[in-house]
Amino acid sequence: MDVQIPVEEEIIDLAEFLKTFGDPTRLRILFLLRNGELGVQAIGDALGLHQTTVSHQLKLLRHLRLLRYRKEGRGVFYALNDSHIEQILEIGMQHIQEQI
Amino acid sequence: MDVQIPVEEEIIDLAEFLKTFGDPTRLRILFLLRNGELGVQAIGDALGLHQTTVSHQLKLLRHLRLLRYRKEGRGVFYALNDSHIEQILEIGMQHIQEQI
DNA sequence: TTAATACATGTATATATGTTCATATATAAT
DNA sequence: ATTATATATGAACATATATACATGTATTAA
Repeated sequence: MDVQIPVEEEIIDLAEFLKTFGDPTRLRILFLLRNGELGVQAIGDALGLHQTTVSHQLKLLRHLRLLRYRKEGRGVFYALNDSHIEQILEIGMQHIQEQI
Repeated sequence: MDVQIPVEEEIIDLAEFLKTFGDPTRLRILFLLRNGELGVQAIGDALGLHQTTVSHQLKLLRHLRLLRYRKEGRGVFYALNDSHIEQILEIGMQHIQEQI
């Protein structure tokens, strides 16, 4: 009994979701946010990135639901959206550390 | 006590590894191989891909250790390398299926 | 209202990536 | 040795992507 390959649309969505983990800047943002929510400026300062670079990446990360956000005053605070995100980071780290 | 962000080299390696999951063709190959090892031709036939397309992607997948391979006669058989691969596919599917 | 702060968006550009065509290599069959 | 089969590799091209600059929007302060 064969395991099914997801249908085209699911494959596309899954690729789009997982692709998001494939960039060093976005990974740094995700790892940083494991310590809790942060504003855009704070993320840029912590990682040495331009504000626009951060905003563009945050837009992607929230559209693909890796992050959620909360507006307060004139600030916007971003946080990891669910446990899937940390799970993938964790498994990925395990994989790259298993060099022979 | 803050969780550490991995060092630059680890971030780069992790991004390179996870980026590999971010393409529909490669995802199809990975899902297909959940049923067991297959040769290059068989993969192309099953997914309707050119032999060269498959070979190029397999090269990537094996270099980043998502797949291992085994030569037998004039064939080369590819298989999922370890459980991390299926775990990431599984978590990713959970994520995209959790639409509100 | 005006200025300041925080964030988002549009556009341009350099670089990366996926696929295809042409061709190479390796093993097996005749 | 020649031919056939299975896979790999190199190069070219079209498309996608990350970043930076310029600018827009929203909220708060003066």
